[in-house]
Amino acid sequence: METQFSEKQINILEVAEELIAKKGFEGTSVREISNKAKINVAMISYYFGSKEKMMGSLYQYRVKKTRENFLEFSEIIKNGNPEMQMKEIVKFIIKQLFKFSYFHGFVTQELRAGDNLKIELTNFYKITTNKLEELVEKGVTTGVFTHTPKSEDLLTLILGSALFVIRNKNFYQQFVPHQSEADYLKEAEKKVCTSVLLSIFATLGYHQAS
Amino acid sequence: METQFSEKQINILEVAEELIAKKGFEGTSVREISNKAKINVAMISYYFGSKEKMMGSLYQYRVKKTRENFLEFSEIIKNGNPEMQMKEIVKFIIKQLFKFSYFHGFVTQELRAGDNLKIELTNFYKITTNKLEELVEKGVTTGVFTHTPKSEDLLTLILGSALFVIRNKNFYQQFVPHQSEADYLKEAEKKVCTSVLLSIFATLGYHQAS
Amino acid sequence: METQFSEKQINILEVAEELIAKKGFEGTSVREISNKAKINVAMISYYFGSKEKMMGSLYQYRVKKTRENFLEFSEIIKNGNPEMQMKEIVKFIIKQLFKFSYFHGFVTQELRAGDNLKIELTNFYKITTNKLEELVEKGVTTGVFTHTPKSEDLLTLILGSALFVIRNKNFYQQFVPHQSEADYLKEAEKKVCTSVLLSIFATLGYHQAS
Amino acid sequence: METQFSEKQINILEVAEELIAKKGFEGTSVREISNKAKINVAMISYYFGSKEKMMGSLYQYRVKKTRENFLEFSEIIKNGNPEMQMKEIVKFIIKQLFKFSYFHGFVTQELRAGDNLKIELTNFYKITTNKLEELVEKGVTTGVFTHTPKSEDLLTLILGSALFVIRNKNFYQQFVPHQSEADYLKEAEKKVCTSVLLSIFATLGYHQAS
DNA sequence: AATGAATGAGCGTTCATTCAT
DNA sequence: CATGAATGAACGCTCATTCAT
Repeated sequence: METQFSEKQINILEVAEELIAKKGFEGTSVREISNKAKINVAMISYYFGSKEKMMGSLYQYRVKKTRENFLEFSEIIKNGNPEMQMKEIVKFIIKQLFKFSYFHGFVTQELRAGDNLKIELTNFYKITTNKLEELVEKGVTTGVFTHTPKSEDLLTLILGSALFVIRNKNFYQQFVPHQSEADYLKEAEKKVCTSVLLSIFATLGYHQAS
Repeated sequence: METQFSEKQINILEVAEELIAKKGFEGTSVREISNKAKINVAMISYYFGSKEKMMGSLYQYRVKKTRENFLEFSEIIKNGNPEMQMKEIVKFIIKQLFKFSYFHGFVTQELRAGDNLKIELTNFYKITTNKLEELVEKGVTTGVFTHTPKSEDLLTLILGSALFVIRNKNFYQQFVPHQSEADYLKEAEKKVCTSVLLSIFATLGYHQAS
Repeated sequence: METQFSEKQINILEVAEELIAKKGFEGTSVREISNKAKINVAMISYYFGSKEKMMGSLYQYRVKKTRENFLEFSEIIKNGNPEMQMKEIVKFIIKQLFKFSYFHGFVTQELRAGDNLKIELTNFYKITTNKLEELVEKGVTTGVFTHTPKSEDLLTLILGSALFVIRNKNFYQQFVPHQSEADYLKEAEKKVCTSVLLSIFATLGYHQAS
Repeated sequence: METQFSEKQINILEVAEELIAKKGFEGTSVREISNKAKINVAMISYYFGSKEKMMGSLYQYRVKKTRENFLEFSEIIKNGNPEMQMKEIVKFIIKQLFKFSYFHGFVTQELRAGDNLKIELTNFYKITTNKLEELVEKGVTTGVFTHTPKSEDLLTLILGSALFVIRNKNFYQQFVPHQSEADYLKEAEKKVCTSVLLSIFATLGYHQAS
């Protein structure tokens, strides 16, 4: 069983996540976090040991949530045919990325601290690639897919495209009609999702089952 | 005529680029940079005005180089058929990203200060998407491509995938046999390049001209 | 209700006052102050916000005290005849200047930052000139004074002479027999006080009431 | 014979004098001075040895000028009667103070460097007090003065009052109708001169010769 | 269990000065 | 003789953390 966080800790983590995503780990001071979370500045060291360890906890917290969500979602759709499952999984992953774009926008960059954290993330990737691999195989077996790209490359395509859009708003927003920030994210997600699905299914050599 | 940098300045910029890529802008102190570049700490303010302005210079220096390289390369291959040009351009872009992975790995992340810098990068993207669009159209005209995906989505796929691999070494290296760090980068580039080309051409509905 | 300073703050202010009087505001570093006050250098920012704001606090602290003392003293002597009151007030003002010579020796010099501080000092001067004016009028009415010099010129004479002596020790000490630094200040105060009283009463055209 | 300064050195000194008077010695950087004087920053060390020594030179330069002026002026008026000479000398001293208020406004404050400079200033004071003493004696002899105040106290009154007005513009300007900065100085000089003369002559027990 | 006070270290920057030319 | 480049030291300040309560 892993560490459980108290409500107060989770509150701190979520405030920290938002600030760190905006301003980077080093660019965010514990005073800022404690002000926004309306707690004493000493609390962060008190609860997590240090700022770096708080970062580790944040990491752990978010990855764990994401993994749980992924497994749960996989379970729900497990009875569908492989092409439907593939589509839903791609949509799900991209949705999660946009939902926690705060987190995913910075996370790969700031990994200096614990190697165990890197492992944890890698494990999560493992689960995902395994699932993708399974679906590709099934699809080939049932004849809807004709190619067998490597699952790590599929995942790279999905995560890479979505993260690029999240991080490069300045570039991508000129192609996305939108009225507000929130609006943009919704529309950008839709657009990148469509585009990624197109590429993934083309890469898989998808053709409708006869 | 744009600003030219002296050799000493370029030395500082390249040291800074590497450190900032590893540890972020805020995470890298001017003392670290000056130590590694074997210069006095005061030189950074002396040469660039401030740490922030040094960042701007680094930005300008690298983006300018990249744009020039791209335009030059486009010129060289302009007489080939569209499918060859497309292939070469994708390879070229990914090669550049890996070559200056230090820079491209952090650049989109750390942009808070100068908005004109964002514009500069966006302009670079514009040049690239225009080229891609042109090639797609030509390919459709000559009959080698059957689909017309949006150029910004193609670029997103290329840049996103390559950057993801660069930034997520921990994930991707388990799929890339390699002996050293340098070796890894070479092999990873090869692998992601192959994979991206596959997806791009699939997405374009490429089939050999009869 | 105005800001109250803690004992520790007052300790810092008094150390700062002495150093700044000797070496000027810019010439005194926060490290010097913190060393002499045996506190951590960060405390100055911690307690006062910044070095400049500390200067403002010092200002406020000393001017306030001086004004309160003056008003209190005025109250005590208010029942005396005007010539006695005039004499006592001159003596009191000079005594205060010598007592807080550290402060009064530099204060007018170093005022660049807060204009509200200038106003505060000016207000203090106002209180004093009003009192002097009142006494001159009373003295003329009772017939002990025959001239009515402007109160601002009287104050200028008093403050100017005393401050000049405080600041130009090198000049004035050759006319004041003394054995030690402290001794000098005592004797110098006595001498300048006598001299100023002489000039003030001569200027007022004082002659004993018949 | 004392050190003579070249034209370039004098130019630097005069620029420095103005800046230092405004912002203090420590508050004025050699870069500021060199910018305003349109010379290279290294010139100050080059010409004077150091910033502190430049201060010493400035001091020497101004005091010497002032002393020469005083002696010259004394010579001119030496044939007048003592009361006229006294009046003219007071007016002359105050005029000089206002003319070089830049210098005289800061000079007593910033004396840390050479003790020989202090001596030089003290010597200047000596010349002045001697002259004042001589005039008092003459006046008593001719019967126009009835009191014999100490010359150092007379000088203190004159210099103290004038310097106080120069330094405490915020206080004194409310009593001086004026339209501009320059205008103020002119009017303030006039006012303080009148007032000081009044006090000096009262203190001397002046009454017109019969 | 929680906090306000206090700390030492390090930050980016600017300083007066020196040095090679 | 004069200067632009470069330097080490010090600047005021903010940092994450600790400690006494």
